[in-house]
Amino acid sequence: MTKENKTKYVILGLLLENSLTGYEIREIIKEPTMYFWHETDASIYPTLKVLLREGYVTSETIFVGKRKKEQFTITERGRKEFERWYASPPDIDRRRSEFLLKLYFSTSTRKNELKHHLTTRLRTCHDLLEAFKLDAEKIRKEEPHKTFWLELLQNALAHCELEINWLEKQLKHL
Amino acid sequence: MTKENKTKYVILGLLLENSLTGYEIREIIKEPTMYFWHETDASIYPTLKVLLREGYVTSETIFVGKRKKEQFTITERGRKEFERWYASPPDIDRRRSEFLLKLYFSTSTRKNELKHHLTTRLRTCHDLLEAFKLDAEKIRKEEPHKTFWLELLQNALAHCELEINWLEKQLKHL
DNA sequence: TGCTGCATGTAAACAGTTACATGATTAG
DNA sequence: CTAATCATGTAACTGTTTACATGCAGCA
Repeated sequence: MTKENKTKYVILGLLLENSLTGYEIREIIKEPTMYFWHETDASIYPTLKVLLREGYVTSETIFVGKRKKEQFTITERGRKEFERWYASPPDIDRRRSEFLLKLYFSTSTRKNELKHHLTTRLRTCHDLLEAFKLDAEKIRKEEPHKTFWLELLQNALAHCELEINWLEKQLKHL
Repeated sequence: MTKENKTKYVILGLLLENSLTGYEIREIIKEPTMYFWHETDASIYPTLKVLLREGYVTSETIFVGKRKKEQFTITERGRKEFERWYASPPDIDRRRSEFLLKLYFSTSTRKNELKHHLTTRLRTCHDLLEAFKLDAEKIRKEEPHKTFWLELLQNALAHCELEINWLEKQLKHL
């Protein structure tokens, strides 16, 4: 299996429906709906350049008011490449949760720290849950045809709730 | 935030209780209990060399029968470094699920491929569930004092079941 | 004799992160 | 006027992966 820059496919996928700027792509990836895909800001622009060079996208400079933007549009070649990727079997998730790793190494001698990690996590989980709910509302209003996105969010929400319950249970035991 | 080689801490953590060889560490990381931490084989040995150089571990050559092994033992310095890491706030999970990314880009025009991805995932989830169950049994028998590991596995199991239900629901809708 | 599992590694290539850099526009 | 947000990037570094490499032990 050769290495593939996966960032390419997120971008191509997002461009399927609309032409976008690098900044807009960054913002979309940051939204809660995209909870399963993390990307650092710095990777977007260079990847767009690569896609341009490979003929998967074209770009044009547009003006919105006085603001200058570089807008990218997917080409036929880009669409083909996206479909090729989509049909191929997805890579296994290479998960690395430092949080769970710490839990794995928890013992009675590290009880205080464990408690701290659990409560911190609980808080972030609650925040995440709220973010998911808000995002779901937004989709229901603005893009109600995206039913599958709602299913994905519903799934994320359920996992989140499960984790909250588990965390609360563990905290009670301490 | 400076980058930290996290592999170091998995190894140190595993060495807290027993002296181990590189091979043994590799095998432990592959077990289902460690589902939240992925590591490529090739990273173990070089990291052990680094830990040795930094004085976090010592090594000795042992013989089991005629077989030669290099066994690593954590030092006091190594234990301190582990505790420092343990107490520090865990990094946020940088998740990248190519599977969910494909789901995100699913539309009616890609229904067949979607179905294929869902059924494949369903199968791996079932396999995973079985692996978790077997592993839990093993821990109950061999290391019954590791109650927290069982809690972790219980959690993983619940998430797994949740995903299976979700996948089945989505498949029904197609 | 040949296969499987044990056991330990290296080198090159690539992906991803951090930190740095710049400047324009808009809302308060 | 000034802070926040929009907008686009680059360079250096480090982490991670792939592919390659070797050889012994035990068993059928």
